[in-house]
Amino acid sequence: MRPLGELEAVIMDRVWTGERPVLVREIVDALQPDRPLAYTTVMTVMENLHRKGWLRRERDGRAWRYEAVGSRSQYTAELMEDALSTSDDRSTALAQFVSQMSLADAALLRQALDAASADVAPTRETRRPR
Amino acid sequence: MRPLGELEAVIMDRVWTGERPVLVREIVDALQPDRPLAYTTVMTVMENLHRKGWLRRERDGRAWRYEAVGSRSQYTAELMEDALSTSDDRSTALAQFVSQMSLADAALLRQALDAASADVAPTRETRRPR
DNA sequence: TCATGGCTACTAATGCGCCTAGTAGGGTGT
DNA sequence: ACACCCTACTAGGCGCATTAGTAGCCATGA
Repeated sequence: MRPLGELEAVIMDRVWTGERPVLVREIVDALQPDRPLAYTTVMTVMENLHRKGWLRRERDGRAWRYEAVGSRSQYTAELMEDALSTSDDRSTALAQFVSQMSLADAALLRQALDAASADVAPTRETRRPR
Repeated sequence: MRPLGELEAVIMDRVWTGERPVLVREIVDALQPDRPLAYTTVMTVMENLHRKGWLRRERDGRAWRYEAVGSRSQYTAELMEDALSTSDDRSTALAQFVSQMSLADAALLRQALDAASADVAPTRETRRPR
């Protein structure tokens, strides 16, 4: 999976943050005045994102309303998985990754692992009550 | 950190695999016949990698002998950290990452976490015997 | 009805980074 | 002295992201 370009990332950020599917116009306005861009620039990038499968869209009058296909966390997790795949020694790579991360992140990671193993192999101790 | 290009990755792979600092000539020969490249092509890429800080080099006669500045696992871990940084919600991103990884990787990750926490906060149970 | 404004579809220029390699020149060994 | 190898310099091609213009269509309001 090719990572998002810089402007693509800025736009996906707005789409991910937005509650509802958004119009090109809304993105253009939201980017003002930090980043003044021509309407057609944003439109082209969003069409590209749609063509590449990042956005789905539906008609709203004559305009398109765009929403993200996947979540930002899915995007991040895929990037991490791709990064991990560059290694020929996943064990060492994971050890390196863990050893250089903050204590806070390590705690989050441990919680995530515990939650995942609870889902995959529920035991009497970790299974949720029904 | 910008990721390695495709040829850059192939070359770094050879450098990481090699036991000792390598000559351009050795890389060119090692890539034969899978990927026949002009000597100057490999030399240019290795100079670029040196300029960008991936390789250090020392003279060996008239030639340069290159070795990697960091390990492949460090590279992988940095990529993973950069990927994680694209998220605004590290907890959710890590949960997503963990939930989509293989059981084998999850086990490796748990071991890595245990080893790291043993280093940071040794307890009677996890400390290595002296 | 007619003009105005906004949106789309198409086209395209520009720039950047990587891949690829040639040429010139200098040192080394036979 | 000649052949060979390596470096330094230079450069073209390619793919992709960024940026935007133009033409045309349609809806809305005067």
